[in-house]
Amino acid sequence: MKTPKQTKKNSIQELAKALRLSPATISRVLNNHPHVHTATRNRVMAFVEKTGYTRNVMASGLRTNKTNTVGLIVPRFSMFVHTEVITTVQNGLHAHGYNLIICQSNDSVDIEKDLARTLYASRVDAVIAACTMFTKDFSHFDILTENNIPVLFYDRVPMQSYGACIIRGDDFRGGFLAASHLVQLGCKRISYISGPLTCNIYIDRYAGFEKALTQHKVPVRKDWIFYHELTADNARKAMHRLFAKPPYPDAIMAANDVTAIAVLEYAKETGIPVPENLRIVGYSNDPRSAIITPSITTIEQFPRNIGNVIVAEVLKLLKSDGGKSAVETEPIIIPVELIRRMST
Amino acid sequence: MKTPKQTKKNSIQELAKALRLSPATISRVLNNHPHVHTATRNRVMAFVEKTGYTRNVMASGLRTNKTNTVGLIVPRFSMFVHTEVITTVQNGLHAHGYNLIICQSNDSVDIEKDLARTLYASRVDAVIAACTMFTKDFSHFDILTENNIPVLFYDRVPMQSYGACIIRGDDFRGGFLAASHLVQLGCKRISYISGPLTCNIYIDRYAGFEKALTQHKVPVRKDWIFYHELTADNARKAMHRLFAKPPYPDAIMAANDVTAIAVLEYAKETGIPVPENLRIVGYSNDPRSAIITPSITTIEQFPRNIGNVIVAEVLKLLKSDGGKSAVETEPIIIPVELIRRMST
DNA sequence: CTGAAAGCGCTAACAC
DNA sequence: GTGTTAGCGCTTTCAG
Repeated sequence: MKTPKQTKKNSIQELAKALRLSPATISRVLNNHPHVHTATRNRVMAFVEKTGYTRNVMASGLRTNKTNTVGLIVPRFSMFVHTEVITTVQNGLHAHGYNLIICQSNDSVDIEKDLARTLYASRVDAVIAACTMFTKDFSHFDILTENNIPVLFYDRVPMQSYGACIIRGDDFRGGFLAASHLVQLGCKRISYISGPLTCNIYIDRYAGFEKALTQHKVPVRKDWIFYHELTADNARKAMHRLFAKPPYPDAIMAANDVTAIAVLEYAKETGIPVPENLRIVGYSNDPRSAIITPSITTIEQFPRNIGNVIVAEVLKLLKSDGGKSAVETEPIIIPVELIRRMST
Repeated sequence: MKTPKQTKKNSIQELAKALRLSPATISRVLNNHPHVHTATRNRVMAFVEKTGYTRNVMASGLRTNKTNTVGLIVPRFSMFVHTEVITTVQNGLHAHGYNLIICQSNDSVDIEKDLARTLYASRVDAVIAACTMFTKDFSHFDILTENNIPVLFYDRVPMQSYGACIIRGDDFRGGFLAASHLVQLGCKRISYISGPLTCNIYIDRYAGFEKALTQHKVPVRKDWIFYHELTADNARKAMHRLFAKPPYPDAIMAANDVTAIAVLEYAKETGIPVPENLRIVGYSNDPRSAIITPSITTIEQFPRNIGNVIVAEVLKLLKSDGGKSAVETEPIIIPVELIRRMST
């Protein structure tokens, strides 16, 4: 590349010197301040273009106390819903000139604490967080809110209200829809594989499940309800116990699709006909649930919607500069939908 | 939370004043400089702990010219390989105290250009990039290398050598393995659905495919080779053309699993028995390829390995502070493996 | 071992 | 319209 010599230092001072202007003027041009002569503006712009000068955002951030950067904490990138949300949020924020620092807690509360601190150290302008499955105490986010950095929770969120914007799926309704569907199909012996009840989403989905069953006078058997991390492994163990001896369940509701898929595979391996003898419903509409045979009935959470709402809200908070008062106190609930497939 | 008053300004000066020390000393403690009295060090640490002081990395970054932040550009988060790589890289770098700014180009060269510039503006310490399918000219990364920010490419990388570390899968071998497998199964009429040949990975996979066929004297029919973005839609169109009139292919090799899945679904819908009349092989070992019925033979790229190598290399570059000379000139090639499944 | 002082690159009053 | 000046919060010589 024939870059001819190139001014060593890439600073506003250099531009100023070269153009025989003051740094202030350059800065004004760069920030589209009004009171600048069009001629000078053009001259500066041309030179900026030519030299490829790029503003040092650390310096300007230090001065203005803004970084144009947003932090995002998720349990894991690879969870379908989060992948989608991140995708949407990153595109949305980029379009508005914001960078995104994405972090994953790996569902570890300690890492989450660390991340909240690190993001504060970076003085991000806002933080978006989907918490750990186990986060009950949210005080590690205080350092952000106390320093006027707005925090926005989604998916796995604080249950008691917290001075932060909250966006979540309608998990109660999701659980209710899924369970009602099974009941309406005539299932009487419904097992539910839930995540740990430390987490709002599992609490709500369970509540929906219970409501549907009791409402239709279908018994809720405690020993058919499991609470554990929703891994394929745990799912298989649960299945093993359920099918150790009769009576067997006639339906399994799973609090996520990974579990539902593992359940289905177990059923296929052990020769339990699905949906004839066992109906299965999952949660999240992971693409795999559509592709497996038989395809799995599930709850669509519309992660792109969640992402778009997050973007809208975070921009609102960012605009309102300081943002304390602008916080939506009411959680924003994103509707869900049942997608019926072959497994029921 | 009972935060009692809390010093308004969270700065080293405040600590200094409160502790009747100079900012310099505080800074030394924070940076583990040797020549500090243990007593003072402890006093400072205790106070830091108590007040929850957190260093402003913009200020220190401005001073030291380091941000402890690495930028990452991928085409899309949601592509399986990238999701895995990002996961590994983020965890790996976090463990070493680095933040990661993750960006997606959406396979747009313009966005990619923009991102390179933005990352430079953030003065990240290094950039990791998997390029757009269409990136032929890589000069938009020059701004980074010229300013001594090491750039490390992976997956989709510059073809002519570029002053940057390169890490990629063994795409030639992947293509070769997949095609050889089909040949060995006796397939004679093999169609190949490739991505555009602007991109190293597709060039190499194609070369592997061609080598395997010619080596075994299986004809390479130009009209059975497709070059287009590897979407499900395009795959279906290709299938439609292939099966418009005989002779029909007896195998389809796809340059990614999304395509292979779409091909399989098309076959299922139109009643072409797989693998009896049509064998299918994909690329990437997307989880869906394992779950669909029949499961799809594919090439495992070991994205976690790729991620780990990236982390190792990037840390090496970061250590060597300036990093120009430490650049691996030879590309690092990550081996691939054929995973045989039911579709062949 | 600790302090004083300069400055990283930028912006925002305040002058003119 | 433009320049001067004073920091943002931190690190780093250089003195002591």
